[in-house]
This record gives sequence, structure tokens and C-alpha cells, in this order.
Amino acid sequence: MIRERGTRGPAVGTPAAVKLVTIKDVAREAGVSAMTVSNALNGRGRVAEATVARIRTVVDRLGYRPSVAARRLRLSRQWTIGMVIVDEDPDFLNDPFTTAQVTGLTNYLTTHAYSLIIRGMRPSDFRTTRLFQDIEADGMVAVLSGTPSQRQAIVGELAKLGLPLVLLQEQRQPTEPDCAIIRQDDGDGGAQVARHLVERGARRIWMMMPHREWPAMMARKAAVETVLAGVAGTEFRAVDCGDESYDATYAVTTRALGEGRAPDAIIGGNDQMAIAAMRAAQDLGHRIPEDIQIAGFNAFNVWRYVDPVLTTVRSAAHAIGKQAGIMLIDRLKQGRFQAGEVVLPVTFQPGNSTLTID
Amino acid sequence: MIRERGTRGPAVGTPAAVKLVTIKDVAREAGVSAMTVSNALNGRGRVAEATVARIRTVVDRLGYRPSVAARRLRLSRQWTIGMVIVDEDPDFLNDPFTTAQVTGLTNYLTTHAYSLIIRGMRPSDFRTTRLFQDIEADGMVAVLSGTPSQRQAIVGELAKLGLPLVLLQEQRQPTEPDCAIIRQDDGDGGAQVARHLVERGARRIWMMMPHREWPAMMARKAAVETVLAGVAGTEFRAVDCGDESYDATYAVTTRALGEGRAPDAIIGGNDQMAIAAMRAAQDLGHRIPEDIQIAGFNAFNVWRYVDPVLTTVRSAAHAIGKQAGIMLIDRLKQGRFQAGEVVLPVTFQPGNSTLTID
DNA sequence: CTGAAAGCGCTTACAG
DNA sequence: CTGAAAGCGCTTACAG
Repeated sequence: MIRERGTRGPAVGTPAAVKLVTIKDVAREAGVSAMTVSNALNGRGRVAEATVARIRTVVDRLGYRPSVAARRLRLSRQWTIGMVIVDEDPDFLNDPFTTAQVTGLTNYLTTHAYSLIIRGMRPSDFRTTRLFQDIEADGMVAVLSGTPSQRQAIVGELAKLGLPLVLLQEQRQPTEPDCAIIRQDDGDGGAQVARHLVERGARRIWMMMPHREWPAMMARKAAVETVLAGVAGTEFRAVDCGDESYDATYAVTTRALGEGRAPDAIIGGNDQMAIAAMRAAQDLGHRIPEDIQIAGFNAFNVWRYVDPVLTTVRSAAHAIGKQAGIMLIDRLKQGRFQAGEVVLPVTFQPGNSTLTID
Repeated sequence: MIRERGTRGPAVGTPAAVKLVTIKDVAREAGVSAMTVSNALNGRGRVAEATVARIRTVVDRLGYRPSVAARRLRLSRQWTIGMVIVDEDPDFLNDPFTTAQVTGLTNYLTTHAYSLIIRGMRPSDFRTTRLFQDIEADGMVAVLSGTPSQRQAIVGELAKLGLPLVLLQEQRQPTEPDCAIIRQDDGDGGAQVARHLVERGARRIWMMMPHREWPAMMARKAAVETVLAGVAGTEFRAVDCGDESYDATYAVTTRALGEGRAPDAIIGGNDQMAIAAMRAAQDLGHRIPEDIQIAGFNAFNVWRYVDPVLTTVRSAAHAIGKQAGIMLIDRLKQGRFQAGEVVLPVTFQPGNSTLTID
């Protein structure tokens, strides 16, 4: 039986309707049964070489493509991973860290015949579980944000799906069963930045922080503080920059610099905050790096556009996404995660916003 | 019958397996048949108020969620849109214009209970049709790139799917049936930039262009040339910047400025090229905007990080993505596209990289 | 090496 | 207002 494929409803007005070729059509043409076609195509069972060849010929001639929908129903496997990105910004892909993670994940999945379905949601939407319940997937990946209780609520909702779950850039080991986390070594990044600045003579160091400190931010700050605690005469100050936007950080930095003695160095919680602080300092007449050294975190495109080029830490965002794909597909095969936590390295990347030593 | 949902294969090692509740379970508990449950839940047919209420109670108690896979097979509708992004960069989301389009599309689709499946591919992959053939969707959206023949080949492969197709940022009316295009008014953007510069006294104008000019680029350039052609004493030069990267553009600009008299203004084919040109000019001692005015296109994050803040044209990328969702879902309902081409407006956004007039 | 039968979970005419 | 039957396209034991 030949019918149309697709959703054109009544074929009215649909010019080039593609015919749906099913496994039965192939079977008939090849003079075998449907299950032999299935076995031949999936390499299961023992099918004679000649039969396989004949079937392949028919498949090509008819342009047969197995119905993913039928297979999904039969096998109750989706070959699909769902990715939930929790972000206050409805333009949730407007963040290079996120997009690098998404690209790393989707590229890996595509190579392994899996699809990715992405869903953005706000932290406050956690009650609307339907936002991801209709993503019929084999496993989930989540990037969280929001208050600790909002994050916890979302993890709880995700866990209810009963699917393997991978959390990105979380710091603590998950308590949920069938859940793993992948993160980059933000602590190491923070430590390298701190040591770099100390070696270049910085003693009074500020760190521009978002009001709401998410795990990666806290790891960076903690590492900086630890390094400074081991060096005599250092002084650390965490500066609350509100919503961590460019404008807020610029304003807070301007105010802070106007209040008293300027620091030797300013660390931005991320590149954007570092750049905002740099521009604020420059606009007040401070020379970078002679008067104030500046460093950031993440090393996305932007860092090179500023003058001087920013000292920063190259993130592992793409690798994090890929690793999520690796672990999820492996988990699906093995029946359980082989590791509860994977930490990926970051790369320190010196620029001209900190002093040179030779 | 109660079974597990999902792909856990042998349930070995799977702690909290979620039970699969089917429409039959709900029917049994509610004391009706499966089709009455179906009718009640989908608001089809005439079901008694009381029956509907009873069914809803059971649905909630059992936590029943209809199987999307079964529904897809039965209805041969996927409630899924596929998006193919053709890009030389494997990190294909590493472009704010693209991500804004993706976000606009996925947000709209989610609101309308559709899922989006994204696939990145290189222009040279057009032969590997399997890259998107397994997407099983109701409609496709594509962002092209590559040589004209590569673009044409990809459109051809996409058309073979027999699905409604929306092309983003293409300039010419599609010849394929069941295909529409959505683009922003790059011509208007180019014209506004050109008029702005001319009003500010610029006569010798360069435009930094990628070696391979894609449709939007050509539209911008053509519009600039048209405006300049109408003003006496103007002089236009398109400068080939190779692969249009920051480094290439910087190098080409440096060389060009060293060869002879500098222009009054430089237009970047996009913001990145504009910024590279600006930095090159500044590094050669030219003052911006006093000696050379600079303008770009797209107005993504980056434009504000540079000093002086870039004059540019705010793009409609998010709106383009959303419009693709609107048109595709409408097409699916109506049986055909209501418009073959939709052009979205752009917004001129003056910065400090061009002169002020008061 | 190959096939008949059953069933994945849903919905659509069609009766009653 | 409600239900029995058929079927979407595939694959899995199980026979032969």
C-alpha cells in the first residue's frame, strides 16, 4: 500500500507529495518477508548474502527509509536526548558557554545517530513540568540556574522522568540515582589566575562577582582566596555586581574605584564582567595593566576584541557537551553511569591585560 | 499491563524505574473504553461531562502521559521541526546571528507544542543526505552557506524530503514547490548606513567583504553602492578580506591602509569585520571617528565592547527564527504557505564610531 | 536460512 | 453518549 508520508493532512495543494515506502513494499519486491528485510537491514539473524544484496538493491530502488516512529514505538527507545537549559534570559542561547556546550553535545550525538531536543526555560518555570515532559527522550542533560531552591526543584522534576540525567557545571556530587555531573575545573582556573597575578606583584585584588553566586563562580572565588591566603600581605575583596550584566558591573566598578584606593588587579567572574571592569577603570584614567591588571574567565570570541587583549582562562564548554553525549550513550548501553562526576581541564591564557615578566 | 518506560534495556542496576501507564490502564480504572479516554482527552466526539471528569481524575492519579511515539505512528505527524544549519565551522552555533534565529524558532515552537531538532553540517557534506534524512519531521528550516552550487545542492536534497521548507536569509524567491524564505531587509540596512556616512561627510568609502559573498552581504553592498551612486564625488571600494575572519580582515585592512590614501569611512560586512578594521586603523594611528568613520552590521553583544562603540544595524535574527515557526505551523494547518517570502525590518543603531551631527 | 504471528500505544471511521 | 475493530510500520521470540 502506497500512501503519503508527512503531515499534509488532506493532500490538497501539496504539489510534490512523497510516497511512503514501507518494509512490506520492500519485502514484496524482494520476494521475502518483512522480518527478513528487517533482519537483513539490521544485521540481525543469519540472512544469506545473496538475499541481503537483493534487499539492498530494492531498498535503493524504492528509496525505502525505515520509519523512526514505528521503530520507536516497537522498541520504546527514542534515540533522542533532551537538553533543558534553565536561564533567566528567554534568549537562552545568547551565551557562548551554553552554545559551545550545545554544539559539542549535538555534534557527538549526530555522529552516533541520536537527535537532540533543546528546551529553554526560566528558573521560575520549574512548576511547569510539562515544559520537558513531552520530550520523549532516552536521557536528559540539564544546565541549571536560579536560586539554590529553584535549582533543586528543577532537578527534582527532572528526576521524576526516570531517565538518566547529566547535570552540567554543577559542583557537588548528585544525590539523585542515575545521575552524573560534568564540569570543568574552575577551581584550577581560579588558582592559576590568582598565582599569575601574585607573581606579577598584585597584592590588593578585587573579584567582581554576581550577586547570586552559581557553583562555577563560587569555585573560582574559593580558589583565588585559597591562593591569596598563602601569600603574605595580600588583600582580597569580592565585589557584588548585582545581576552581573555589563552595565551593572561597569557601574559598580566605577563606584568602587571612586571610593578609595584602587586595587592592583581586578578579576572578573567571567570575561564580560572583566571587560566591563576594564572599561570602567580605563574611563577613570587607570592604565591597564600598568595601574590595574585585569583577568577574566572563559575566553570566548570577545576577549580578543578589547584593548588590551584580556588575560583569561579558556573554558572546556565544547568538551563538556561532548562528554555529556559520551556518558549518556555509554550509560544507555551499560545500564548505569560508569562515573558519577567528570572534571575537565581548563587552559590558562595570558593576554596583555596583565603584566609581562621575562 | 504495567511495564517500564524508557530504554533502560535490562532493568539491571536501574534504581527508580518509572512505570509505563497506557491509555488502557486509564480506561480500565475509569470503567470506560480506551477510545473514550482518547476522545475525552483530545476533546473529540461527545463525551459526558461526568465521564470526562472521572477520566481526568484517573489520569492524574496514575500519572498517565500519552505516548508521543504511538501517536506519531498512528497519525504520521511528528510535531517536530528539523533545522539544518550549514556552516564551515563545526562549532556551528558559534555565531550570534544563528543562535538568535534558533532561539526565536525553538521558543515559538515550544509554545505551540512542537519540538526542534537541530543539525549542523558543512557545505561539503551535502552528499551525505543521511545527515538530515533521519530527522523525521513535519517541516524543515535551513540556514545555508557555501558556494552557490553547494547551496543549490543542499536545497535540492532538502526538497527531496517532500516536507515544507523554509529558507532563512536567502534573497531570491525559491523555485522549489512548498518552500518559503524569510529574510531581513539587509538592503535597507545598507542604505541607512550609507546615507548616515554620507551625511557625515564621508565620500571615500570602503566596504570590507568576505571573499565568498553570501546573499545578505551582496544585498548590503548593493544598497551601499546604490546610495553612493546618487551622491556626487563619492568613491566606493569593496575590499576582499578572504575568509572574513577577524585576523584576515585585520591583516587586509592594515595592508590596504598602508598602500595609499585612507578612506573617510569603512563599512564592515558585519560587526566582526568592522571591529577588526577599526582595530587595524587604530593601530596605524588613525583616530576613530575623526579620521575614519566605522560602521558594521548586526549589533550583537560585541559591538558595545569596543571603543568607540560601534555604529551598526540591529538585526532581526530572533524575529526571523520566530517567523519561521509561525509560517511552518500555519503551513501545516493550511496545507500551503500563505506567503513565499517575508522580509523583516532592521533597525539602524548609531554609535560613536561615526561622527555626531547636532 | 526464512517466515507467521503478536504486539508496541494510540486514534479513526463506523455502529449501536 | 460509548465501544469493537482495524491498523500505523516496525521487531522479537519462536518455529520450521
